[in-house]
Amino acid sequence: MSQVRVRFAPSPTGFFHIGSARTALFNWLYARHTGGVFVLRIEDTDQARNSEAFLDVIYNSLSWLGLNWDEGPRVGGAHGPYRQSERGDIYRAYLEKLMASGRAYEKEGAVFFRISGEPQVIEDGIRGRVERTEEKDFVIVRSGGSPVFHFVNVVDDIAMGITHVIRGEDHLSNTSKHTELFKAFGAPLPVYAHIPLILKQNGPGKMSKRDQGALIEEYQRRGILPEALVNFLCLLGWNPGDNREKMPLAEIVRLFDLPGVNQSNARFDEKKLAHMNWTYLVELPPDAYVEQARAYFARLAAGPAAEGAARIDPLAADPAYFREIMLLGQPKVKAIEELPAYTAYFFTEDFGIDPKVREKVMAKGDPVARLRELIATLATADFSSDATLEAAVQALAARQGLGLGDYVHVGRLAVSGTNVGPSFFSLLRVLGPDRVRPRLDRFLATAAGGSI
RNA sequence: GCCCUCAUCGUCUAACGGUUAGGACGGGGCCCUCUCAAGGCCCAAAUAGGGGUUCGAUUCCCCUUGAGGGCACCA
Repeated sequence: MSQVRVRFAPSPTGFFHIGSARTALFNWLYARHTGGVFVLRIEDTDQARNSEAFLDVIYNSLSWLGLNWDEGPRVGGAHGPYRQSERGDIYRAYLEKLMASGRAYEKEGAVFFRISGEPQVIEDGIRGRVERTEEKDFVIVRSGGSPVFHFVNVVDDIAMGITHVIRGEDHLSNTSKHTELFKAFGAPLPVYAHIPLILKQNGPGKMSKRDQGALIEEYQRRGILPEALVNFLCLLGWNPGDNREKMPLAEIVRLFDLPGVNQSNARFDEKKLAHMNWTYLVELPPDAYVEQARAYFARLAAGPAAEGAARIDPLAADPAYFREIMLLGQPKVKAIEELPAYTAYFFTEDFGIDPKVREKVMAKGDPVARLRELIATLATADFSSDATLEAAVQALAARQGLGLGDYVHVGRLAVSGTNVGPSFFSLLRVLGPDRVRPRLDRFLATAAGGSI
């Protein structure tokens, strides 16, 4: 049997849609699974919307997702050029064949394809037998001379030797036009496989580019890991058959096949993606995690300054300090984009005290007294490790016959202004005595109403 | 309006005609705990409806309903 050749054929619109990403992914998976060839072809016959910048969106998104192409722009191949805007000669030659055989005719300046009107039957790799009859002739070349999608799509699939057409279900009804053309050229039909669509999270209809979560560059910007997004996308319409979800891509490549693809549309679930992303995030090696964080803060700094949230620049801090803080966040935070809020008080003395937390903490026992004792203890404590700090505070609590929480709660509030964060002792150690002591003193001054 | 496709918990899904209909996300509860996460244990939650076929339908067939897509000199 000859080698599988699949293609992903986006048109450069300036956006890379999550549905396109999954179509590209399924094509890529099938190519890798079968040892076939993954072709990238740019469908830019609509000259109105076309620019190098738009092409870069496609290349960058595919590269970010790790979907490398074997033939196409930038890598070349034996079936080029791979941009339809550069394939005019090929289309003209194919058009002549149709004119010569009487299957194409000119009318009012446009060229129409003469359909056979026969029922068009395909054996869809996912849906099985699908039959549809095309009812009227359709335009294949506009009166302006530019060829139309259905025509160039089929011509290129023939010329590029595409064996399997894996595309969205929104093309299922177009397929009768395409098979009419294949037959008119005397070319064998490819295997079609129409994958289900991704529906928008809320409301009716398929996901469109204006919907929440539709754009790949948005995930990139938010610090979602591409491995996680790819894993998630694989599970939208496909599964390994056992109950596994988080899987190495190599394993998915090994198991992926067309008959295993679902037939029903899937609703996009941002929460499940967030969870998948988190499972990848916590497993990241420290260096990689810190790099993700660094890149995120860099994008944040480059972007428009958020109202109020500005002023803090963690990247200006000592890199070793930055690193320690981010690693404190890694097991705690669900997403990279939560890091700025989670770590803000490490990088500024101008952090606010959460009034609700303050009210809660100050209402129980005698927090001012506890704070004074904590200050006294930390004045001489060894800040070199979490363990030494914890031992010191444990000893204090034991001496007073109190629980650790009596000191930790008020202490945490004083040094961070909140009740959310890493272990109190990690907090103390990383902040260090030079930040911790003044913060405790400052908080005591306000908490004691100035009467120290 | 015409044509095509689809239909299991709220969501993603598993169950070669025979299962107490399974898992995951989300939700709820309990435990653990220096906060928040995490973790452990537990709970609620589905075969759209109606007809067939069959000893037996989530599974096969038909109808209804619902959902989605296509009917361009867009791709």
